[in-house]
Amino acid sequence: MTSDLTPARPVEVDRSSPVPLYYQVATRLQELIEKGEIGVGARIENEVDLAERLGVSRPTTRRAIQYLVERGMLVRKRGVGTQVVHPKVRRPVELSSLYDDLIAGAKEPHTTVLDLKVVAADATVAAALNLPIGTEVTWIERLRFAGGEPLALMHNAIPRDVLEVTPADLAERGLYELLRRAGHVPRIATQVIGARSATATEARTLEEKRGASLLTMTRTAWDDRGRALEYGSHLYRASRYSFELNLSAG
Amino acid sequence: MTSDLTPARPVEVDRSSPVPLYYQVATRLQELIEKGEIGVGARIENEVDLAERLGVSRPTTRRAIQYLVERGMLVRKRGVGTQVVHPKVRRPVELSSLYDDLIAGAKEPHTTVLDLKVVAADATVAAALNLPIGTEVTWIERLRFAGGEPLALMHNAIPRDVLEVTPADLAERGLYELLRRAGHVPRIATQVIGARSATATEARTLEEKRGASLLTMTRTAWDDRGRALEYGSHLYRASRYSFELNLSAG
DNA sequence: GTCAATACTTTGTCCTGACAAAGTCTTGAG
DNA sequence: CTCAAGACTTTGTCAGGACAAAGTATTGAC
Repeated sequence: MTSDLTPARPVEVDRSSPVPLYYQVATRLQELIEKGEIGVGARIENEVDLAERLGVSRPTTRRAIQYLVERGMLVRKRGVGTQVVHPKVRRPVELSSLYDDLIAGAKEPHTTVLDLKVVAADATVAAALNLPIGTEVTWIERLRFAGGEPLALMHNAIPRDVLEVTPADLAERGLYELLRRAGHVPRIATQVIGARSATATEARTLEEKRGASLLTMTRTAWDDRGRALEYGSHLYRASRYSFELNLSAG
Repeated sequence: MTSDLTPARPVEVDRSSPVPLYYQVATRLQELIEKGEIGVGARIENEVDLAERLGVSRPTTRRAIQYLVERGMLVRKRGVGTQVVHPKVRRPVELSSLYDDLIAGAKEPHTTVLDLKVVAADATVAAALNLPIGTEVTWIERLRFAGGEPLALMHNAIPRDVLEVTPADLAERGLYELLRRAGHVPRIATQVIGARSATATEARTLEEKRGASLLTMTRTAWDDRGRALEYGSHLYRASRYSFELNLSAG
């Protein structure tokens, strides 16, 4: 019961590759785990043996294992060993763009731009973007459809010096893709999810009954240096939409 | 312009302490940053110099810096250096227990147990907890107050072999604390947030008008080995509550 | 003055070696 | 048989050195 791992062909590393060794090892291990060649709960070889067998140093092996531990695939216990974690427990989507995509992906989504203009930031927008009130921002109003039905009414504000948006761009690409192409990489976002009843106008736009429950989501996205890139205030039909999150405890 | 960091007193390490050196260094750096002694955007000393000045090896220094990079306080760029990130961009709450606490903390929260019984899992609960239908689970119904007003109506299901809950325990400690004390450490949770209108009964319990918008949140928490620890189905008054999230892009 | 080649700085990767700490298993006393 | 002491296994921490790769700044040719 010393080791449960004896792969058919030995894991090998390619020293001439520009891919870091630790990453090669990690990828290899990940494949073995995902293919089920190392059963869930099984212990993998200890660091020292594994390093020797692969012909790399222990720190390199360690780093590879660490990488998978951080991704939630492995668990280490001192004096015990390293075990494969149950797939259910695997790792959180960290969020990237919009949750819509999860659902909408299967429902032929599309988006129409209702409005696009340059306006002076009001108090709410200015506070969210950390700008002086009255700063010019691009204001976008979009209606997102999925499966032929309206799904969400989306409002965005973007500082003009961050990005100049044209309707044509928006029709083609998502807002986040446009940001990235302009060299603005969103690093973190703060998001607030709430709910309220639809007004008559909102209900009409979203094809809901007046007073229907809507999910509200406001978000501000920031780049590396703490610069606000985008503020969004969105309304989702609660009857058609929900947010799904995976959270990991430190 | 080689270094912008010249702390008043040199950072020191205590080699007799059981606290790992890298962690001591990381903590020290974090303090300096949080106190603002290293301005936002400023570069910190390079690894080699820092290591020498502290009398530790470069790998140790590196690990300390890496730790802060992972927590979002620092950004590294090869050939450039390591910079302090804007505080706005700081760290994602990883989730631990309930978001309530953020808001409720200031509003003298308390919780009353409405019901606590052992029942057979129905299809929904069984599916969520990955158990056979009919398995006995503890079913808990609680009403959470903040500022003297009802805030949330909470339902939880817990497999009996995970935890035996008594009303007295629940009155004293949170559900998550009880789980932890029983040796069950929640590792990740999958959560779905939605909205709907209150039924007459729900409205009465939560002191809302009938048809008022409610936030719904269902969650299943899992431990290391993929074992489901808890299923929760909660209703929040949208007029009093919202979920705040910080998300980080990979 | 402009632009490309070069030197320099700083982080990234990798190695060998050593000891410490936390579990687990074995052994032996009672 | 029970239980504690000790041996063993495995991960955790740390050192010191070497070279590679990616930016930045400088220098020099034109």
